[in-house]
Amino acid sequence: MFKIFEKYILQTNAIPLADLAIVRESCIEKKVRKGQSLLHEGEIWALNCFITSGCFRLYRTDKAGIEHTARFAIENWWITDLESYISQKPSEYNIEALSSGTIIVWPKRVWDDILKVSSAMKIFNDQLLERAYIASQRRIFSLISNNAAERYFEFQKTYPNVFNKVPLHMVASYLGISRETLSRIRREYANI
Amino acid sequence: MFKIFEKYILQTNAIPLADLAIVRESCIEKKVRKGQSLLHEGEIWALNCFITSGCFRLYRTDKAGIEHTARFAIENWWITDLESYISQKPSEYNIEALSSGTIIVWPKRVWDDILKVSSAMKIFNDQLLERAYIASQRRIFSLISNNAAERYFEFQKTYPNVFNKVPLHMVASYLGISRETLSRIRREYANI
DNA sequence: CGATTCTTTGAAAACAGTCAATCTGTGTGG
DNA sequence: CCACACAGATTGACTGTTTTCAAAGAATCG
Repeated sequence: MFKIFEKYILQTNAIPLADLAIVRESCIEKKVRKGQSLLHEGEIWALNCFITSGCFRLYRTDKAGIEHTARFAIENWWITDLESYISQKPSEYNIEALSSGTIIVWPKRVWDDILKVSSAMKIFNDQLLERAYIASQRRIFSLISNNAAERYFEFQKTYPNVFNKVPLHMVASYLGISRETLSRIRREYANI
Repeated sequence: MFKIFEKYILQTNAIPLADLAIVRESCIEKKVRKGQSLLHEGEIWALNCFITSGCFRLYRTDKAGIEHTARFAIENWWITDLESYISQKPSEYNIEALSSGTIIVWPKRVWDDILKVSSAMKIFNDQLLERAYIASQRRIFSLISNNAAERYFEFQKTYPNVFNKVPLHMVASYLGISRETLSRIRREYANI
């Protein structure tokens, strides 16, 4: 499983072999079953979690008890609640496995040490946050400027690999619309 | 003006005096008039820009020519298009001054050098990005889970100092609703 | 004061949500 | 292998919300 991570990170970043060895030695490989919860709201999230296979989602429950999907994550991506991770305060989010899969995790303390020791890993980590921030800016723009149908097709186009792995009612909750509305959008454009 | 920045940064970060001297010596203080544009879409953004007074907004124009406000910024905050800054590609955003004001800027190259030389400034810069990311996550949750009225009152409560400095039609464009809808929300709740 | 920008209003149309019911596919236990 | 349960997806009817367009009132500024 670490091979997948190695391939992933070496694609974009030159990590010295010595650094990579540290990263490998301190990682923990895990299997998860479909439906399994990695994080439950109220818990403190203290992991760096890289997905080598499977599909996950980060979601939050509002006052009315309705679930809202913050984001999805599949292989070669990370799943985290950065707010709880950084502040080390109880999370408002949940992370659940939408399918069985495999993950690699590093406890926060271990990861912090890695970033101190390896400047290459620190650079990689910084870039990760930058990209995540830019992606969230794009999503905000989409949410304030596009209607439901436009957001749906944009999501489908931007994340095709995610799209065909997650149930539609979760896509709806990600887009900020009801599952019925999404269903009607699909019907309306079905024969185009 | 640099005094304002100094006070701001020393409130939360312990920056060695020597580092602070470098930051001061390399900064450029500027005055801006109301309506002045700092960034026009198509240009490459290569500045770090700290606001010592005044009010600014970052906005983007959609295909239909409608402006959508990405965010506002007032004194003691930064205004930037991080995407263009990082990628050094033409920006899709505009930055304009909503009032006259004063800013401190550092060219990207200069700022990069500061971060290389000063670990304290690097830590500060990292924290800035983390906070910006967390804020955008909160905004996304608000956009997908709250209706227009809830978003309006949340904005008013979260950013009171911004709220009373910007015109309502820009608030509407920040919330992703039409100015007429915002006007009606205000009327509906006016006497509560 | 006049021009401009900002805000509000009304009426109609478009859009999205809710509720209840039905349909579809998947998988499990008898 | 079938029947059944279950989760997911769709549909219809209705309600509620938001946009659009056109117009008119405020407020602000030179």
